[in-house]
Amino acid sequence: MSSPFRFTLKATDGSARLGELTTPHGVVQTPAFMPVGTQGAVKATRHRDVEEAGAEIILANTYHLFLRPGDELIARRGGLHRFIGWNHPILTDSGGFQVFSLAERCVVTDDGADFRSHLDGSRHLLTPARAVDIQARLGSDIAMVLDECLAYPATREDVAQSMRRSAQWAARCRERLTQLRSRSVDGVTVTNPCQAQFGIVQGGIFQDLRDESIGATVAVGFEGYAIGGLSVGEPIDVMYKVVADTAARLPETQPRYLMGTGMPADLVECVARGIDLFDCVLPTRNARNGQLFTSEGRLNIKNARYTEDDRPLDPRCGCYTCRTHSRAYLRHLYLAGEMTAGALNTLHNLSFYLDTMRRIRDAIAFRTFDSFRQEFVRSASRLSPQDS
RNA sequence: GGGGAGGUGGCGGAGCGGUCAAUCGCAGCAGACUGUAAAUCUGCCGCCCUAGUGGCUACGGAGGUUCGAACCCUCCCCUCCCCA
Repeated sequence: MSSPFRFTLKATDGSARLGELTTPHGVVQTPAFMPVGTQGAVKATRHRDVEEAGAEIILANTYHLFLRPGDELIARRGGLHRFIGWNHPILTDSGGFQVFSLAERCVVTDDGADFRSHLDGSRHLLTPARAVDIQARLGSDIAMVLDECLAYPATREDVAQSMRRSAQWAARCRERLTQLRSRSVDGVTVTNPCQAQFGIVQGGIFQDLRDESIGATVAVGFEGYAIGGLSVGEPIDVMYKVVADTAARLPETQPRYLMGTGMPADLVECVARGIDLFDCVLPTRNARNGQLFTSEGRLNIKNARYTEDDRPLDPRCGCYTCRTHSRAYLRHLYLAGEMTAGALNTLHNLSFYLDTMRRIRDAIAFRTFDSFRQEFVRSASRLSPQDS
């Protein structure tokens, strides 16, 4: 079967790459940012707004959808795309991050992650094969292998052991997907026969361990490679260094996905180091918590200084929120606890992130990425936009 | 007119002799958030300052009892409820 999954490099500018990711549910221009829709919804928004903001792909989560409403229920409804009504590409995370974020309810062994559900306390063993099966039922366009994400700081020994376990899990995940593709497994509905699978490089901040992880993961052979285990508390310059050195050693012809990053300036900096795909909860979570990203820096709509500010969040933004509403009104909505505040703020932050990605792609295409990067990092890193 | 309840920091509302500048909630002020158990969490929140086991003024008002009162007593002022 010829896979409709394909990655095409269209141009480069330094280490920055302009590409195109073709999936069963559409094409994604890269570098791309994937809004996080853990439970099959980008929180506080409708898909319409996510599309309008410019998203071409979203992320959903294996662990959450497995627990509720259940991957088999979703498979019976024709898969995740049909169930949630999003007809564009979807990447599903494997639940690996929950090994990290729900660590106190999870015991990791070489077999997999033994979770106690955060919903009802029930126990579930998430094995590499199980993570693959669940994602096969969901039918996402890109499935991630199960991995273990450690907190920072971690000892070299712990990171090495964890990385090797993740590498073994990656091999098992690939093996399972191969079985599913050859239809040699009963009882698993493969909703999307052309689902791609990405491996995940671990190794913390130890480059030799990263190198070992790259070797093992690339040897298995995936449609794309992710860098995991970063943006977990390490210093930003360390993160940049690991990204640069790791991305440089990954196969040039395949997409590179930096998991869980980051602030707007981080996106630009990591594109500069060879990353093609990003996801992060910051634009959506911070929007719900009143922090907005603008071309002039971060803005906290709760601050009293915006009480009578008639300007839009960002005068250079063309999103519905900025076209229609003032900071004064958005502050009022937020303080009044209106749900609309979360929706409008999320639309803006996603628009800002996705517009940033668009500008990044343009800059690479015009080979002006480096000057774009310098200018962007200077303005976006401010804590608050200048007054009047 | 008769009977009853009560007046505490912006609001609501604890406290009923010392450890009370006073629990808590709301409101207010600021901060955090990075493959989402998060429309969440944290700090501050009488006044002053060199921001502290610091100073000052405080629990309707005025007196009093006591080593010590938001808490007990007396009087006054003011609310609310029930019956006429």
